[in-house]
Amino acid sequence: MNSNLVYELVKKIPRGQAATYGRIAKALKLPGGARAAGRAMAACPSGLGIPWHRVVGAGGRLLLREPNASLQRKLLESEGLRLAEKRILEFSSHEWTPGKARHRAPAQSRQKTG
DNA sequence: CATCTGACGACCG
DNA sequence: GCGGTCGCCAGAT
Repeated sequence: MNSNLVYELVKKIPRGQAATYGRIAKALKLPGGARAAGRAMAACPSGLGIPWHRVVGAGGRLLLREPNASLQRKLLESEGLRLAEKRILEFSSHEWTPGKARHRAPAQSRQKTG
């Protein structure tokens, strides 16, 4: 069950950051690449505390469609991320990579009281 | 089995 | 920066 690995991985995504489908697929060596990760996310179960909203397309693009599209935006903004109309601003500064996730963020993540 | 579709990514104009 | 297209694989009809 590869999809299960995807859920475990996205759960490791820290708050205020986001990962891409391709990155996840590549990290888990999913066959089919980003598509496989997307397929797994589409079946993303609820109640397991999976921050699915922290998963976006390459370059921080928001690919989801309503109602999730709107929901993801709301959740991401709630985490302090700055969003454009259809993408994450300064994404490369918030782009999280599996394995590189270590004790601190590469850039200033938190901004004061939220 | 054939066909269409999809929470993707990279390339081209 | 935006839209169109091809490549990739799996699921649903």
